[in-house]
Amino acid sequence: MHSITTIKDLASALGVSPSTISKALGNSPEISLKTKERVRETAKALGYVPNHYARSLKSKMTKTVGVVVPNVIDDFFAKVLHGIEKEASEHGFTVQITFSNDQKKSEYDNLLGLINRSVDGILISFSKETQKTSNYREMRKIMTYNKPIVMFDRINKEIPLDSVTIDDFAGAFKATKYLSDSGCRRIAFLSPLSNTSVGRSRKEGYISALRHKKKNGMSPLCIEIGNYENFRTLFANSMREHTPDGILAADELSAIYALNTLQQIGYKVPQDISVIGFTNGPMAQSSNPSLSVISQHAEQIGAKSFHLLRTRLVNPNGKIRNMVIDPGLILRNSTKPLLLDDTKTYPPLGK
Amino acid sequence: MHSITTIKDLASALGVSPSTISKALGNSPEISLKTKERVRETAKALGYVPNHYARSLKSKMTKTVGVVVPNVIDDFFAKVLHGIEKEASEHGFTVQITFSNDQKKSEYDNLLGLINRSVDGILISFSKETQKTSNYREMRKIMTYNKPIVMFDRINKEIPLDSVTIDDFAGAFKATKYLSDSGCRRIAFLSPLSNTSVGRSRKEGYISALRHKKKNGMSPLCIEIGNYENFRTLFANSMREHTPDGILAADELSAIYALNTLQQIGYKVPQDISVIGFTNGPMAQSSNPSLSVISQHAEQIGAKSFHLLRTRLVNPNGKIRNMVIDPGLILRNSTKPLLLDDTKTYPPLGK
DNA sequence: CTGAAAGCGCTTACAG
DNA sequence: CTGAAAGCGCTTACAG
Repeated sequence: MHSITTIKDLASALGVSPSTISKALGNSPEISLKTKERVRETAKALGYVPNHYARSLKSKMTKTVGVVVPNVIDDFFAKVLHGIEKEASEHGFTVQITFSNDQKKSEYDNLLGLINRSVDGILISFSKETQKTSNYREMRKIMTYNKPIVMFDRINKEIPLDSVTIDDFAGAFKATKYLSDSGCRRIAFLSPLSNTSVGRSRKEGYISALRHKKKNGMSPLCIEIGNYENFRTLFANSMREHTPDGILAADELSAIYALNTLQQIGYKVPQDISVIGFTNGPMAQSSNPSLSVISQHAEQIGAKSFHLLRTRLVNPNGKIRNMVIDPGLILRNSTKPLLLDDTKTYPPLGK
Repeated sequence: MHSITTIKDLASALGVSPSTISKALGNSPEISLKTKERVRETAKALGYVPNHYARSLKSKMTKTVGVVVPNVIDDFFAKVLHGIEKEASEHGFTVQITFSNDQKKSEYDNLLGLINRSVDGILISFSKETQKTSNYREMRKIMTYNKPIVMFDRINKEIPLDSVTIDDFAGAFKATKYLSDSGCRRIAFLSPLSNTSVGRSRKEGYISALRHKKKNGMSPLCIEIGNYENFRTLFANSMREHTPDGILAADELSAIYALNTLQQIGYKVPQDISVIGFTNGPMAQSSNPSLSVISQHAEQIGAKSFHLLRTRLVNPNGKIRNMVIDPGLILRNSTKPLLLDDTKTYPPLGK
């Protein structure tokens, strides 16, 4: 059982000094072509792989970024991670992914762990607990280490860091407006996210869109879901009481639950009631009828976040940037077509 | 902009030697309680975080494991990753996740990258390309570095390494048998995975279950999906030609596609035809009707894989272990109940 | 109880 | 063109 080959091993194998090996491998102009070749050959023969972290001890760059994310099960976060990893690996970076499971303590533990693993920078989307309690003391402590940090999606606007979000307000506004323009008269907002930054923005967008449509004086109808235990009963009652003909659901799961429950209690979708959800995930595509959604461009969020981090790495004192990505409306079969007299244009029918 | 505090900084701040700091922080019995306290205080005050990799340069252990996985978008892999990360973080390990995107080259690149980042061990599920070409030369090269490696799910039985899989054969057998026992007379097998180890085992389980039911002499009917471009036409034709009354689909997506297509061309599920899929993911739960599936216990696969790796770490020369996890059958609404005269028992109805 | 020295694997001025 | 030396942040025998 041989162990890992080091520069020293190569040096003694070739009878030259370690410095020569290092320089040869680094293709330094100081070294003769002949020795370079000899070094490269035996390096290959002995399966030499540089010890990345020994190298970074000197260079102070680990070419590693850390990610703290609530989970990987949600399709949205999975796609963001994919976007991050893709962009990172294209630039020779490796990604250390950690999950907070929406708990503040493990979020902080993960952050500290990443610091002591000397990541070059960190990407974070806050846990529900952190957002609910609105306590960012630990986060500010982490910031004193002066590592570049980029927030994405679940962010806090008061923290002076780069960030990438989608315009949740605009997304909800767009969806609500579409529902209205396609003939819905009473549009309800269904949300299980009332305590997150994201949930609040979506609600505001919804309300604002209703205000905009003053002609019919639609008043907001917000249904908040604490948990899914008794979703069906509560939701069905709410439907019967308020008789909405359009629903904007603030996430993928609640949209699917709404869709299925509505049909089980006798509604036809979209004839009796239209439904739009957030997140263009697998459930939305495979539901019956397929679900119209606001797409969050998750991979793009990941890619842009990494990009911002890299920019910050090369220019630590640049101006803080808060990127906002425009959400898309993907129309499928849970909504009706636009009324004819409307002159606005919308994106073409999604897959 | 202060930079990261080191042991040296603490030493000069307190007027003692670096060795003393290191020992105090490590709670060595050599150091007096008083200095230990002083050290801890100023460490906290200066926000000292140990440089993990500098430490591991000596100890040869990075407490990091690398993971190479085809992707993170599939619910199955997302759940496996969750299982790995959970188990790992409970034991103080950090996880470096890389994606092969089902390409052999990036699989190998990732593997090398992990080696040069000195991970203590590696978890891998092979890319489709590797499994299709059945070329494991690169993998064998990686094995010469003598890092503990555990394969999971998409494995190669000929490679002498620890592994964790579910019993795909048994899963397909169980599902096929259930279809038959619930009255299906012509059961088809639908697969987009024909070239993976996993796809092959499932097909064999299906065929074996049919053989078992010799009384009616059912003959296998395998529908292979190259891609989803023209799925609908091909599948519909196949249905009309062979008129099956039961379908076992080898993965989540094909099951959902089948379910939706069947209903669009006029079949009633499960009255006219039953469908069982593989993977207990979000689509299966949210489909209409909800989909009966073989569950792969993905998180458990992740957890067990990490566990095997850790075992191997403490005992490098232990016997190779190939763990096989028993799949579960989760019955929902895309299948009929068992015929009454059957005496076998099955798990209770899943959510 | 404390400190000086050597070393983990690597890089990089500096000498020759 | 090659090598000896110092140093990245840390640990750990070894002296005192």
